[in-house]
Amino acid sequence: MSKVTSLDVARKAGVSQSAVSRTFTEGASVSPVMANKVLKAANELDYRPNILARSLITGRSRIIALVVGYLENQFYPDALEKLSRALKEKGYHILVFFASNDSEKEAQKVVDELIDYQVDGIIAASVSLSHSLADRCKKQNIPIMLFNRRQANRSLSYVTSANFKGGQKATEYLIATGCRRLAHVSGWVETSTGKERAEGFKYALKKFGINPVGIIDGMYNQKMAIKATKTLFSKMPNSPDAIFVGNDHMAFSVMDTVRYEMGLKVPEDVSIVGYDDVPLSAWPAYNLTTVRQPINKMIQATIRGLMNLIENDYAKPTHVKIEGELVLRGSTENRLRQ
Amino acid sequence: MSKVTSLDVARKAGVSQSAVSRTFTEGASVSPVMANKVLKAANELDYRPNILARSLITGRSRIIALVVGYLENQFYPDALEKLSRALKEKGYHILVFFASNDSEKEAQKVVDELIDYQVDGIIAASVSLSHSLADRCKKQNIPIMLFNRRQANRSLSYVTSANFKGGQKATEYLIATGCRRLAHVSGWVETSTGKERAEGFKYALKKFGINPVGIIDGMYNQKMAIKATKTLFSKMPNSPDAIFVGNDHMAFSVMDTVRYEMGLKVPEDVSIVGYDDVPLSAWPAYNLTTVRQPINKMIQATIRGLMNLIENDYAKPTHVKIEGELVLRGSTENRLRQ
DNA sequence: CTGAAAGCGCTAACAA
DNA sequence: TTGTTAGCGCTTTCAG
Repeated sequence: MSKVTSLDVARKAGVSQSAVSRTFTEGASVSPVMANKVLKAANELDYRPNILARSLITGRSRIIALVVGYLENQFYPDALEKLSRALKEKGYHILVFFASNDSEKEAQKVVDELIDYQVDGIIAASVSLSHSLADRCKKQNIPIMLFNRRQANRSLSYVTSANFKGGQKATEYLIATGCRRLAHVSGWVETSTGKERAEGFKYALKKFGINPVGIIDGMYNQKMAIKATKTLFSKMPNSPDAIFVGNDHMAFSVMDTVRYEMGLKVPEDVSIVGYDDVPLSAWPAYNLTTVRQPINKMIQATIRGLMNLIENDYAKPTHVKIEGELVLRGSTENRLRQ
Repeated sequence: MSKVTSLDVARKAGVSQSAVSRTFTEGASVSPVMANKVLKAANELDYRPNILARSLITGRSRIIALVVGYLENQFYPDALEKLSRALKEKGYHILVFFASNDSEKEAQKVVDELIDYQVDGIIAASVSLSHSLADRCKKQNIPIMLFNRRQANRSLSYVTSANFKGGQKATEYLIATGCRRLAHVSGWVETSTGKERAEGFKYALKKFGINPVGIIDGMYNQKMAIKATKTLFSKMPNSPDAIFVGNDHMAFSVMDTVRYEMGLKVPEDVSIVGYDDVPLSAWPAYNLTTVRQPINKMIQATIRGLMNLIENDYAKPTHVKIEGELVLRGSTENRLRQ
């Protein structure tokens, strides 16, 4: 009662096994009569071609690896769901791999596993790949798309939002609403996103001749963001009246800390701006002003780039940077202060 | 430069291809000398056995399908991450499938895809399977574990929390803190979880001779939960002083609505209890009292049950129900009222 | 313990 | 358009 093979169908339909294969192969030539006979037998037996066997010969598994660090930040499940739905339309499915960024040895293992499954492509969501790992994938002919991260290695394709500009926009808006004691709880500055957003922040301040009250690396980690916030408010008279945070996930913690630990009001005492615009940011409890990552466009570009890389052996790497708008909500003043 | 095969390794090591296979096959007999020769050549060529080719002969793809409705409710990304990490230890990886519960035809397609990939097992997270779909999987010899859902069909294995008891506990606690006008925004009552939690609520009320102020199905959907909340507070003098909500995801929306639409205080005016204990519930902005789903134990049981089903052709279905504690937080009074 | 050979389910030449 | 045949990369008898 287990596997039904093309041969079973062929026998039942009284045709050759390759005829069965053809009716299930896109763009193969079969007469309508033949196709009907085969389809009928196939339906009766509930036959479906074995993708894995097919992959052996076509060299395509129709599996895309999604490598991701963790799913706690709502941005990633959201991306995962959207990527998966988009890839399904193209006949691919996502095999999930978790990679902690800390150990090169662990990273090696993840690449081992990727290769084991003969994935057709890799989407690395906010994880970096060392040069040697990228090389291994290239040798195995597995294309890589970096999603929401970029690296010095220009041969790697990536899709990001305009992080520098986003950081700048957020900061200039805070200045425009009258804030003068600005602080930044940055994303991990070892990553492109964290670094560029922080640079945008600094650039805007410099432009207006303002010195930052503090810049602390939150490393995209809530605990560290909480600690950073406490530090910012510990050197009193110079405590911030506005904080730009490296992503929404940390911004929630920053806001909670400002409100429930410091006993301050948002935005009356402190304005807060995040980055990403995850669904949670729009919920009334946080109502967070934030720089939107245009996730749908980013997904589109990622898929397009990846498909290109898969289908075209000599495709050039794609480098896409998409600008996102500043979404104004209740965590900042909506008008100038003075 | 693409695929390195066992034959390449064999030639390089000056041994037979089957020797290579053996050194990479758990429990095959190879001499240490042979193994070393092979491993050396394999390392130099960066060879890894092709799981897909192996699957053809072993009948095992080392792929587990996770079928899930959506990832917006934090409970699911959390479960996905934990399942994935646990399965990795056993040498399996997760291929993700999204299934909207609405159309039987869509569901058929998902099962088609599952079969295409020759998955070794299915974890259906909070999605139901019609009898015919379950049958198709059984015919293909693909075991199924229902995660956080159960069905009338006793031949299906499942792992759930003690939903009836959880609903009862939550409700009795609300009564103990002095609430008398209790309402329930239920989970979708067409699902086992939604129905059983609602029944626990009703049972507790009856036990204390209290009539519910209202019971409205929120269908595990935030928009509907918001609407339900508004309805509950529209028939004034009889508005609730406590709401038990079918899961945390909806409870956040209920709380937001109570606070920001109704202008009421939680817990002073209205107590709220959720279900799940997702990470977000512990964040200060919500600080939600909730019935914990013991997710780690549920995951453990799911994996154990699934592995059993996979490895043992005639394994009996597992039915596991795990009790979870009520986690007291700030959305309810911590002491009796009077 | 090792190598030769068969075959998993499929696609892709190649003839007919 | 169809059937025949030869593998894809691997595991697993079967001899030795």
